[in-house]
Amino acid sequence: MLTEERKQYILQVLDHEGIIRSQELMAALNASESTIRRDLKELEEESLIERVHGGAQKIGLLDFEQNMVEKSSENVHEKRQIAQYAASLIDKNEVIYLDAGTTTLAMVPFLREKNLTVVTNSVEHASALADFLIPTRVIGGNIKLTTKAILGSKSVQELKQYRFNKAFMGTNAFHEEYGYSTPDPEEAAMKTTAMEQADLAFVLADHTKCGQVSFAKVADLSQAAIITDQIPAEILRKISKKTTITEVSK
Amino acid sequence: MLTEERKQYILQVLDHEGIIRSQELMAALNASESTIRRDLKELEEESLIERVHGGAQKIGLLDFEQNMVEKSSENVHEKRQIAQYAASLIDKNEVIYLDAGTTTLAMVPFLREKNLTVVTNSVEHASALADFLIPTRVIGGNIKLTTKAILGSKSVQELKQYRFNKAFMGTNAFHEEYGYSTPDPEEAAMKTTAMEQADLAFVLADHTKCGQVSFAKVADLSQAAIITDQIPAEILRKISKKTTITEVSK
DNA sequence: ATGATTTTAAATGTTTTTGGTTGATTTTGA
DNA sequence: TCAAAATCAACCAAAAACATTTAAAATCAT
Repeated sequence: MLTEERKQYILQVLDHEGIIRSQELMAALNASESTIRRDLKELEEESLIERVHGGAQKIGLLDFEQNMVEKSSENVHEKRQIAQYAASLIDKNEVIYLDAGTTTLAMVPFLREKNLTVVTNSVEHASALADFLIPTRVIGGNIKLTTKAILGSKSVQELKQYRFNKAFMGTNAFHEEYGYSTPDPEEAAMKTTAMEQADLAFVLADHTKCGQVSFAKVADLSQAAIITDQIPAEILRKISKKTTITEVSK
Repeated sequence: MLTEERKQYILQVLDHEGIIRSQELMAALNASESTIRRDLKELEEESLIERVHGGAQKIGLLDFEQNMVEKSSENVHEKRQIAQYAASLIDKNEVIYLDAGTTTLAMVPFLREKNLTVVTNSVEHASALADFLIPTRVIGGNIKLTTKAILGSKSVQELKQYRFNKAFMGTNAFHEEYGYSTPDPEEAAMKTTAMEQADLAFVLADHTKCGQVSFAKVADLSQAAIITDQIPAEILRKISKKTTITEVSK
């Protein structure tokens, strides 16, 4: 791994996440403590980052308000945990589908050095993937203005031309009886197709999505493995044994 | 393998991937370590690439802050003027194509209230258009990592299924004899097709692009109207009367 | 064909990068 | 507050990458 590659990765992570600890960088970049430390030192000397005890942060990241609000309103930590675990399931040289959504977006920094091709229907994901220099293909179609997801019948049609090793999906709701669902039927159609075109489908969902039902059905629970942080035991019992569930926080 | 061939290859790779190791180049080009190193050295002396320990990278791939400086030092004002004039040419309810590039990006804020449908091959433009709540369609295809433009034969194919009222193109170079050109052949193919699919094509180019020639030809000058800030009078005389030129600063 | 020039590959020693070790410093939790 | 744990800074030796030289091979001009 080239020094400049590492530095660029660090800058990108900081740009996307704001703060990072050295330990995480060591793991993500397969580099020794000294190496990471040296990189951080040099980046600091170029005043591209700000070093803090245990890691580094974006320069001028002292807007407590904005960050604290942002971070605490959403369960960022759980999402990152889920994302990291999901990324660990990916093998080298695979072609994966990355669905729109914040949890799948958190997977991006963990996708390096796997020689992947990533296909996505999210403009935001595509941009982040490019930032991390990961070869990426965007599905064509109409942009949903609120989420910047790419949807529509032509997009579904394009998806059907591809085949993925693994698909990583977000969801708004999953329910033991009604399966995965989402408010927008167009979005649901897209998700359904992507899952069909993958050898293995994974749904990333934090506990707030558990037991919920939304307007448009995407698939039955059994059609994907669930990766989540925690599920109430009584719901866990109700879910058919055919569905694989991983709780990353345990 | 000719020296120039190797250099072209190296530049292409860097343009798409951003960074490359010497070892990879040795393998890809069947050349010895010294040869690759010499190529890199010469390319660096021409300041076409930036050499780093272990390989080379695209110039300025790392300098966020320099990028910011560059953005502000560059002729933003001219670009915005050009963009605003270009946007004023658009009628209500049209379908327009927006090419990748900084000048066309500057058009986005002027596109509201026109009831347009915008088609683009740029992830960045798509995101900005969505922010401005402008109905947008993205072309599908591979993302060029350094510019986030969407390219490739499938993208060209998709473009051919559409028809635009107007197409607004960026360019790296235009020349009275050699027409419009750009460094990346894939990008050129995309531009050529987009212009063919539009009833009217406009090329937005500030004066720095005037009289320049780049690697891959996009089209003849006569195939689009030029919108620019200023053109030297003697070049203006050389350009055929068939080409419409608008100088917005006057 | 011949000699001049360019391009290439191998060999040399030098510099840079890297991961581990040391002891000092800071943070954490009782 | 104190002690354990984590992090840090400084140093060292091995490995990787570098610049330079040299000679062979290919290309070019005459």
